[in-house]
Amino acid sequence: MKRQLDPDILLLSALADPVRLTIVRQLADCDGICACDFTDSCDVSQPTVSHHLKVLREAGVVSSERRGSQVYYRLAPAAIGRLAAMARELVPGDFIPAGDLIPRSRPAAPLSPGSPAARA
Amino acid sequence: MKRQLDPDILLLSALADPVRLTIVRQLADCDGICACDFTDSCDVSQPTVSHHLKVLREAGVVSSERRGSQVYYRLAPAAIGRLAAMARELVPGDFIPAGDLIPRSRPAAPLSPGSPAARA
DNA sequence: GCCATATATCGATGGTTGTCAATATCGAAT
DNA sequence: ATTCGATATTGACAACCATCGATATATGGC
Repeated sequence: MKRQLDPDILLLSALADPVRLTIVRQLADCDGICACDFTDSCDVSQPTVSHHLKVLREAGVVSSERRGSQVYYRLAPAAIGRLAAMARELVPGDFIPAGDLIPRSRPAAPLSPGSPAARA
Repeated sequence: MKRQLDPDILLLSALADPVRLTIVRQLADCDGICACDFTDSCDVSQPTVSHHLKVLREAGVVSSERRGSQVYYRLAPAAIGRLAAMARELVPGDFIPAGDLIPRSRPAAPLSPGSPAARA
């Protein structure tokens, strides 16, 4: 495999590991977890956890913040958003331009049927 | 890395490759593409394409169907649905990240893994 | 049957990755 | 400053993976 410079591939690769997906899922539940907690929950050594956190950081999946002697990690919302966007773009025959997107919380006017029915 | 028996890891791993993601994205545009077309579009040899198609098939990302002497591939909706569900599960409940947008016509899709919206 | 086309499998190989032990660095408190 | 707990880095090693050439299998037409 050549160098992974495609951000999407980088994102998917970062998530495609049991330890890293476990970490990311823990971060989704409560935000702000210190690295030492992962050493407990994951069944690998401390250097391995540190390595995986680095992979996630460089893929833009998590962000880190020092607080005293320990480092707290949290999910990067943009990365999850990008993952959701990728899934959306892969829905057959139902590509949705960015202009037709609204934030999840907003009630949204119930008109404007954007996409034609996906055919099989 | 140990054996990949987790279906989610299998799915993410299948997508985390430049050639395979290219294939999948082509399948999202038009459904039913014969394998020979990928040999042209992807910049790898025919055995390599066949290998990648096998990986995608075993991960449940695509389904294949023989038509005469050639084999047609199409996206498996359930796999894309699962990807979308994973993205949804990773969104922290508290706030709405800037990138996390949903289409106007699809208000907070429930966990249904298949189903492209077939509205009347 | 024979040949051509399309796809899959096999075997080998170079590169990548996950893992750990050992060590280094950083921050806080004594 | 020294010591301690937490995190990161290094170096090494085994397992995995993407890739190819060669070959096998399948399908259709002759």
